[in-house]
Amino acid sequence: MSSTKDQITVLADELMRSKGYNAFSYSDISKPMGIKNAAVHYHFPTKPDLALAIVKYHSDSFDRFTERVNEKEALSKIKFFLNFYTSIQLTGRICVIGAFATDWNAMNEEIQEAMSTFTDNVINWLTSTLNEGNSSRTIELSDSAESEALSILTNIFAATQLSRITGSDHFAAIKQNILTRITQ
Amino acid sequence: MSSTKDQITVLADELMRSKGYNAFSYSDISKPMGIKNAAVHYHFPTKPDLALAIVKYHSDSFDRFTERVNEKEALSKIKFFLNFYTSIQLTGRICVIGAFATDWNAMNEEIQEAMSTFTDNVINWLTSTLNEGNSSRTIELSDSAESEALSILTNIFAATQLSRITGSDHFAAIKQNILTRITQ
DNA sequence: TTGATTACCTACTTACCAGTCAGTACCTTT
DNA sequence: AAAGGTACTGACTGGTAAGTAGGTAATCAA
Repeated sequence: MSSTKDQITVLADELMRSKGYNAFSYSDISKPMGIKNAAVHYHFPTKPDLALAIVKYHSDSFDRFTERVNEKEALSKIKFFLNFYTSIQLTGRICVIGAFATDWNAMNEEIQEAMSTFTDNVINWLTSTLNEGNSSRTIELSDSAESEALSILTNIFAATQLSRITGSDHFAAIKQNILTRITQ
Repeated sequence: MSSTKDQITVLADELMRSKGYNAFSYSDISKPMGIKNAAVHYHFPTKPDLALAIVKYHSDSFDRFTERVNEKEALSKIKFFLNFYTSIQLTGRICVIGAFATDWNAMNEEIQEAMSTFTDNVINWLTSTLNEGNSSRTIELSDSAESEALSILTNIFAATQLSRITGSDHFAAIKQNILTRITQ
């Protein structure tokens, strides 16, 4: 029993990550929900307001994710993180980071700042998780934890994009390559 | 002294990779060129025709690139490949692969096939170049050449996207991480 | 009970977008 | 000199996009 506003946010996020920001309209939201365009504008006056809500939605989701896996072992945390991307790939979507990066120059400063903060949070979590695993000897690092974090993040979010073009086998190969690299 | 058609293609490619396919219009091409919208439609009747021309433009560029570095040593080839992405990053653009992946569901089958072929060509070139370097002992592989190729490709094209959000330092770190990984 | 607030709908405006078509100036070929 | 192709322009259309003004029914708080 989620509110209309929440439903709009979820649907907008789905559209954003399957068609792209400039490829969906208020009608793509109002029609399947059985409401009018004006109702969407009531909750999100402008499209940038909608985009900002999508970023906040992902920020909150990520916070809940890190909370949920907090007590787990570092390598297990990384595996959960990668599995999250597997579900993105299976549903034919791409990662928010890639979606916003493509449309970056169409976004206002407020959205860009929110996305920067969110992305920094993801990188910081990955970095500290890798350090954690390195200390407990379940993860092997051959470069700085931050460099490895950046490498893993770009691998997995680009894998969701690449697999759209060349097929899901490549997603699986990239995911496996990451795990091989950090466990040797 | 390049033809109007070529100029349109180059400009469309720039727009596609800085704003995204659905964020630019025929006016964004005709206005700065000092011609009319109808002139652009004369050369490229529909927008998908333009998108196809962009893919072909990159296919041809890549063929010329592989030709140009053909006689070089494998590791040197990889470095030239990575430096190409540095120039993409410096001009604030993103890689075609990422740009088309985001707008994938807005593309028709013909464009998708052309992009698939192009991307496969890039992956195959990377794979055989890595194998070549491994044979001549200038490149170290810790996984199959194809897996490493996929990893490098996703790293570098996503780096152009990520650096839009978090800054160019991350691009440099990812690029360095790739080189460290394959030379140890 | 009244007055404000919430969550919409109806109906509209403005603006732009892709795409078309008739016409034209200028070559080139026959 | 006539005919045909190339590379456009001018003027337009139909459609859709984001966004808004004004109204209404239901709920809630004083």
